[in-house]
Amino acid sequence: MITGAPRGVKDLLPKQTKQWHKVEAVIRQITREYGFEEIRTPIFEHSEVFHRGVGETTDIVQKETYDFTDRGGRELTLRPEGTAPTVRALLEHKLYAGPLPVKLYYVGPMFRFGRPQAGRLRQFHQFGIEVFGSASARVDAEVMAMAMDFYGRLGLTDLELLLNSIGCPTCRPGHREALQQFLAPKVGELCSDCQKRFEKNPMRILDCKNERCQELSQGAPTTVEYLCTDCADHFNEVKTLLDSAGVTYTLDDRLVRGLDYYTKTAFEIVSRQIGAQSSIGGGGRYDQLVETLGGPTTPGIGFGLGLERVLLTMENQGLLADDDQEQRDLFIATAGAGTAAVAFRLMQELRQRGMTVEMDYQGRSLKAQMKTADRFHVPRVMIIGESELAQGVVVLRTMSTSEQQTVPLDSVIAHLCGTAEPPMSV
RNA sequence: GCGGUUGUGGCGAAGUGGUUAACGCACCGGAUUGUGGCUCCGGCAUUCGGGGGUUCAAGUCCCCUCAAUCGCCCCA
Repeated sequence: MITGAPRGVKDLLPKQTKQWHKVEAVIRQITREYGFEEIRTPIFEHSEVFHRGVGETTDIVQKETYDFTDRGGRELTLRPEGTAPTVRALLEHKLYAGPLPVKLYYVGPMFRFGRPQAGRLRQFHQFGIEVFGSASARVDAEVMAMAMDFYGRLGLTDLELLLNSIGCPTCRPGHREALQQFLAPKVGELCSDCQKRFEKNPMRILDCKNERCQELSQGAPTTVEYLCTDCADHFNEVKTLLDSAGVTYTLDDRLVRGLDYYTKTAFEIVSRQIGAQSSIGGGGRYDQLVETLGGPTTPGIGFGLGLERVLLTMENQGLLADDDQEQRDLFIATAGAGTAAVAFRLMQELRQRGMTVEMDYQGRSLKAQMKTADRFHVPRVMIIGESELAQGVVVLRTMSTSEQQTVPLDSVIAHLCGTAEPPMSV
């Protein structure tokens, strides 16, 4: 082997893709029921999209992006998240000019340069949704309800929805000032990251995981306390709606989240069962993002869910029992000159009628072919030998009972399919 | 980016300086005439992640490197 796959990326082998298909099927279904349509944006964008969209001060932009210069000298970045590209596409194609709100979803790979560990890859996959053009609290509630519905449909339990409101440009300056006043005497004791945050984005000190910082920020003014009436009303309505729909949540006034574009509602879904990387999804409202990227004032909200972490949680909750084995309808075994061509012809005709059929590729012994047939768990095996061919018949063996019957070659397809006619082509 | 642990055939796993690197599973083949699942027999690592060093001698010791894994940071 010359090299393995690069660090932090993984192949998904048949055993896994089978599981992914199940999750993807749920995504397809739930998005249809909630009225979302799919958007597929490129895997890379002009770096600018993320620098301005996600925010220069975020960890993602500062140290986790995959940046490169193409042969034309353009500064490009592999997408670390799905919201900024979606907004870019919204603007480029003027989707905001149509009926609002615009409800989009995406599924695909994202790239972040970090040290790999359980639940953290450099290429990972997200399922995300975005709603543009409505500032209504109903949309906030719907987005969160949908996320929880999604997990529920996959059978996941013991998840926690953390909820907070981090205000808007009207109320945030007041909070920021109060927070800086509160922390001013202790700045020197904060961790180095938080010392920088103190000036640039003091709010993020609230959810710093450093123990000392947590102690120092005990009793600090929370965003909720400084919400303007608009944000407060909005937040209350969101909670009321979630309550009425029976969506349980935990208020967390220190939840801030690492992307700069969030306003008002911020939420995160965590699982206690997948190691240190406990967040399996999160999102929030971003009422200024579209403007920031050069579009018209358009409120928005969305979530992004990590599919690897979802699968990991499912695995830990025993929801991935790989019960489905290889299942074929028929195996055709051959023995002797001229039999393979007949078998091949029959196999193709049967496949065109919808049966899953296999035959041997290497001209192995009948015994070896039977062994293979057994592994495919086929209910029946068609055996075509030289003597049968001479008589114009084939043998059909029922594996479970070892019973065999002889069927004329020219009626075996009708015998197996119930009709000799292939289905109408599409 | 930082710290801990680990790296032997497709997988699991013995082997703690000294002849031809256990074993289990999987896979392939065979057990008198063209037939599966059980059993039996046989095959399957010139090589121990990669590179360098120490030694008469290294899978076993040292260094570097790559990767995996767990944690920190952050987040999905």
